[in-house]
Amino acid sequence: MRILLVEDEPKTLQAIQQGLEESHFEVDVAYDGLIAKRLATKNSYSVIITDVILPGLNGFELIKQLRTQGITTPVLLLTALGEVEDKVSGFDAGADQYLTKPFQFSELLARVRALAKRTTAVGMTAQTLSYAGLEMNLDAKQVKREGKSIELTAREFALLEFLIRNQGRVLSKMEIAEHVWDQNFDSNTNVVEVYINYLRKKIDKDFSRKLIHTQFGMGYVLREE
Amino acid sequence: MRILLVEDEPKTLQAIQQGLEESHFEVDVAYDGLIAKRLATKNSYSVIITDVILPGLNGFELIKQLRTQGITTPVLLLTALGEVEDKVSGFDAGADQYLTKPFQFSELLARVRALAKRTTAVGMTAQTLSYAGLEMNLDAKQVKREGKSIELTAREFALLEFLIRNQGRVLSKMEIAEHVWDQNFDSNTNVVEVYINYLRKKIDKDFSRKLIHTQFGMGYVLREE
DNA sequence: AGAGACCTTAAGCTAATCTTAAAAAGTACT
DNA sequence: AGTACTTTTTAAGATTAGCTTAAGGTCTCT
Repeated sequence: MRILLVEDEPKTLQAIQQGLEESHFEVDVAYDGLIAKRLATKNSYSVIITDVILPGLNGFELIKQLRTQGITTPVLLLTALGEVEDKVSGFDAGADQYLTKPFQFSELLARVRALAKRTTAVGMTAQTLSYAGLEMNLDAKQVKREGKSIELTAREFALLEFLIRNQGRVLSKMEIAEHVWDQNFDSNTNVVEVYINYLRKKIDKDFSRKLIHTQFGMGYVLREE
Repeated sequence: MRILLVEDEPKTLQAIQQGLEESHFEVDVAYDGLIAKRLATKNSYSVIITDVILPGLNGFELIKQLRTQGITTPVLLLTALGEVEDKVSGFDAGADQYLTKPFQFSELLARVRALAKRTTAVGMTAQTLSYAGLEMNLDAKQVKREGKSIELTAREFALLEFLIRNQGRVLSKMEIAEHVWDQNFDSNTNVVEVYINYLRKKIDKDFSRKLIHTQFGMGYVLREE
């Protein structure tokens, strides 16, 4: 049972992490919203626990961005006293549970267990994405098109995953670079183009019905036409 | 999601702008009330964030004048400590939310999101614009008229988006040039005319009911007649 | 009718994208 | 640690889309 814990206050972070590990959870930690987002996008967690106030990207933003990427991992949001009015926007963003600081650790544990249960009950059905005959198994990191299996490198896989999660949406090179590569991105590079090219060779070349399309001056889309 | 940020203190302005842009908002800035008013009149924003103390036209005045022009864009007013008694007159003027400096950026972001949601809830679905049988999907970057799909280049798309967002308003060539092209714009060119022409060919040519109209000596409008 | 505003076209130019190859970085195995 | 291999990144040339300009024609207003 793997948990992502996001908190910028070192003492709090340490305390919660230790408590969870003692209860036999595997815990990954992040002290900043952007790192959290990268982790949550790459790995699959049973539960994400996050503070609201964070550097980089706050808790609300984090949840929202994950949700738009199709990541449905249950989120437990930690709020400080006095941030209560923001609950509404938090639920809007897609949070599942709230816990107001300060709290008893046992209370946190109870909620985490409840949320984790939901995951195994509903979600654990082999993490896979698919679109137009294209299938991605996120656990096995395997890709198939029309049943024919395709070997991708890690980067290629990440890029395709981003495309498939945003099927039909035109993604600018900047957006792609920020998601598949890093945040602070040097714009004087053509990695994205090169990798789009790699993916095309592996995914579209042998099929008449192309899925990856260039929208000149705008970006790239995954779609049938 | 476009935001107008009005603040005369350069450092504060810069900080907020950057934060918002990192959260994927498009941000226009103004350092003075009169410029703000012009921008808010010309463009359609999801939210306006404005300081109270401003050169030219203060925050209250700004809101009031916009409201009398029928502009209902939600406004988040930034007040310094000690200006609290002014809240009353602020709400009177038509402000929607207050934030007292200093504040956590995340708090600002939460309120902006809440206000922005109101906009999209009432009007357009944010990723879709439509007018008189014309539909623009801003995510897929696709355009249809009466169900028939139309291919536009990036520039054409931006121009049409500007027109549709200002449906019924006559837009001068200067206004169009500044928004769809660049700020510091060479006025000795006819790009706008050329692109209006391109759009007409793609959008109006095959339909008897024209949408793009020339207002001689004034500019162009998108409207049915 | 004349002047200025606007429309239309096409050619040259700019900039975005594709493609390839090679350098650099990372991994695995001995 | 060294070697062989894979993957990622960088760089450069070729290609193509689309932007801009300019020039001549048409329309609108007085």
